[in-house]
Amino acid sequence: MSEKVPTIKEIARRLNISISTVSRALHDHPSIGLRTKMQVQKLAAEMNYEPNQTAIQFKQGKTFTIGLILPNLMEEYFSLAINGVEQVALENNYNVLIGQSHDNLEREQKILETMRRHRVDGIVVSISKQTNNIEHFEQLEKYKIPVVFFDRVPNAPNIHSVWCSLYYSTIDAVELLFRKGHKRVAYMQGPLSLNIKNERLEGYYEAHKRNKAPVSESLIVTTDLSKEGTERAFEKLLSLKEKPTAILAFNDTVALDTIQYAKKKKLKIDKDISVVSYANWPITSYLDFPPIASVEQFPYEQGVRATELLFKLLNTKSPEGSIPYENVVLKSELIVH
Amino acid sequence: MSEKVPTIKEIARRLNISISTVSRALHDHPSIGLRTKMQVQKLAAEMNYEPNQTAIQFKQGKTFTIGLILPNLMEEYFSLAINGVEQVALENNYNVLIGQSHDNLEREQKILETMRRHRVDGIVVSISKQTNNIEHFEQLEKYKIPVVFFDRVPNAPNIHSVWCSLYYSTIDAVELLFRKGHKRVAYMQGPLSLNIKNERLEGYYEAHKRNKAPVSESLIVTTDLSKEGTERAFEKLLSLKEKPTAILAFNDTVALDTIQYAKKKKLKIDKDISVVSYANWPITSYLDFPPIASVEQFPYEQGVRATELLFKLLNTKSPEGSIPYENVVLKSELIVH
DNA sequence: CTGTTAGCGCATTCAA
DNA sequence: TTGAATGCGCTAACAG
Repeated sequence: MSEKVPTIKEIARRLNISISTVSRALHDHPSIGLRTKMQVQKLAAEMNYEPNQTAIQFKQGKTFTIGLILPNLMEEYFSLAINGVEQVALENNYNVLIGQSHDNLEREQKILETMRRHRVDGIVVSISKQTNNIEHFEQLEKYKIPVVFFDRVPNAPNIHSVWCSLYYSTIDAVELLFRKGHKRVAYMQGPLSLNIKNERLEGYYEAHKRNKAPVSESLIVTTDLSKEGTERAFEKLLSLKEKPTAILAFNDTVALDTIQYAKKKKLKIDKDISVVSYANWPITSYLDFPPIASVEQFPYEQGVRATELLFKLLNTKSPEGSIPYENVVLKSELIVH
Repeated sequence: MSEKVPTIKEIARRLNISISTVSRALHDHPSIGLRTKMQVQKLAAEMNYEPNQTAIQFKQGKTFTIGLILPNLMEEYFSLAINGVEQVALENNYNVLIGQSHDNLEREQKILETMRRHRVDGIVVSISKQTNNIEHFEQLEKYKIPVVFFDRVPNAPNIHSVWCSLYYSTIDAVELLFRKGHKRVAYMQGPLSLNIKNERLEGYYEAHKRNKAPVSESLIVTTDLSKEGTERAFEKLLSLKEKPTAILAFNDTVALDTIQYAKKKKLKIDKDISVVSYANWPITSYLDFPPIASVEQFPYEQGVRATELLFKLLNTKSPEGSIPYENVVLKSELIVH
C-alpha cells in the first residue's frame, strides 16, 4: 500500500508520453506544447511530484549546498553571522552545512574534508584561533571549491575575504578614554596569531600617537582568553606602580572577566577602572557595570557579504583562474553605552 | 591542465581491470584477491581518489544527512543541543543540516519542505512557539522520514520524543523558596501553548500542596517573553496588596528582565525579591545578582539522546510501521547558586 | 576471484 | 513540438 515516490518516469507512463517531454514541461522549456505542458503540470501536482534532489545533484555535479565553518556556535556573535549566511543562501535556494572547529586546527581540517567529500559547492569560513597555515584551504582549489574567509581572516595573499576593520574604531575607543580624562589606558590583548592582522594594537598605538601620549609597553598585557588567563593579565596591570585607569579589552569575554575580577578586588568600576571592549554582546545590558563602550563588528552583515561574494564566485564561469581576488573591508563602529 | 576528479572508472582503466573489481577492492569486499586489492588501493591513494558522495547518495537513496530544526541559534541553550546532535551524527558519519524556525510556524514548514526536498534521512526538531499543530511533521511519514522531537515537544500521541521533565525540579525550586522563608512565591509563566505540557505550573501547584500553602491565583502572571511583556507582568505583581517576595521565572531571559526591572524600581534583589529560573545560562555568573537557583535541562544530553533515537529508527528495517513510539524523559536538576 | 550488465532519476543532445 | 538515447559514478545481482 505504500505509495512510492513519484518520478518523471511515472508521470510519463501515465500520460503516455516520453520522460523528456515531462522534464521539459516541468521546466517551462520553450519548445513544448501548451496543452501537454498543462497536462503534465496538472498531473505532477496531483501526484505531489517533487524532483529528486539527489539525482539532480548527481547529474549536475552540484549540491546546491554551501559549507559554513565557524569556531563555535555558542557565541552570539557567530550566530548572527550564521543568520546572514543563511539569509543569502536561502535567497539562492541553497542549503547551509554548518561545522564548528571549536578553535581546533585538526577539527577544522576534518570538517573541511567532510565538506569536500560532501561536494559542497563553496565554503564560507571564519578560521580557528589555532589556524596558522591555510594549506587545507588552498587544497580546495584543486577541487574547484571556492572559499571565502570572513571575520577571522588569515593574513595571506590570494584569498577572497570579508572582514571588519577595527583600526579606526580602536582609535575612537582609546580617544574616548583619553577624552574622559584617562591617562593610562591598558590594552589586554588576545593570543598572538601570525595569521591575523593586529588592528587593535595598531589602533591603540595610533591613538596614542595622535594624542601625543607615550605608550608604556607594560600596559600591554596578554591573555589566553580563559578566565584565569585574563585574571593573571589583570594582576600584572595591578602590580604596576603606575596602574592603568582604563582598559581596552580584547573582547567582551575578557571585558566581563576583567570587570568581575576587578570587583572582587574591590575596585570601583567606572571610577577606579573603566573598560572598553569589542563585540557588543546584548547580554552586557543586564550588567550593572557593562563596558562603557563596545566596538561593533556587524557579524550579520559580514555573513551576508561573504556569502554574496561566494555566490558571485559560483556564478562566474571560471575561465581558468581569471577571477581577481576580492577583499571586502567593512568598518566597525564604536558604540558608547 | 586541470586534472579531473578521479573516478573508479579511471582507476579501472589504468589498471586494466573492471570497475566492479575496483569498487570491491575499495570496500574490502571479501571476494577479492589480496594482490589486486593492494594494487587498487595503492593507485587510488596516489590519485587522491575520493568516492563521489552525490553518486552514492543517489544510488543508495540516502543522503547521510539529518535535518535539525531549532527555534534559533542565538540561545546558548540550543547551541549546546546542537553540539549533542552533531556529536552523535559525526559518530555515525552523518552530516547535519541546520534550520532555524525563529519561532515562526510558516518558517518551520518552509524549512521542513527544504529538508524534505533535500531528502534528509531523518529529522530532529524542537518546535517553534507558534507550532500548534504538527500536520507538517506527520506528512513526513509518507516520505518515510522519521522525526524525533526534543526539548519542546508537542503534546501529541504517536510521536518519538526526548524531553526533560521539569516537574520535580520545579517542586524543588518552590520548596527551596519556602524553606528560605518566602510565603508568597509568584510564578511568571510564558505564553500558553496547547501543545506543550505545562509542568512548571503543575510543579508550582504541587509544591504548594505539599507544603499546605494556598495558591493565590493573582500570583500567577503571564509574559510573552518580551522585555516589555515581562515588565508588565511584574508590574501586575507589584500592584498587589500582598506582593510576592519571590518569583519563579519562566526562563533566564524572563529572570534577567525581571531582576533588571526590579532594580530599576529600587527593589533589593535577594532581599525584597528573590528569583529562581530555568535554563541556567552560564552568563548569569557575571551578574551581581543572578537568580538564586536554576533548573538545568541538559540540552546537550537531550540532543544526544534524540539523535541516538533517530539513528535507532534509521537502522531499524522498518517492517511497515511496527516501530513502537518511544518517548524518553530525562530529569532536570535544580542548581542552587 | 573477476567481469559484465543494469539501473538509480534526471537533463540533454540528437533525430525525427 | 516530441521521442529516443545517452551518461553522470557507483553498487550489486548475476554470470562466468
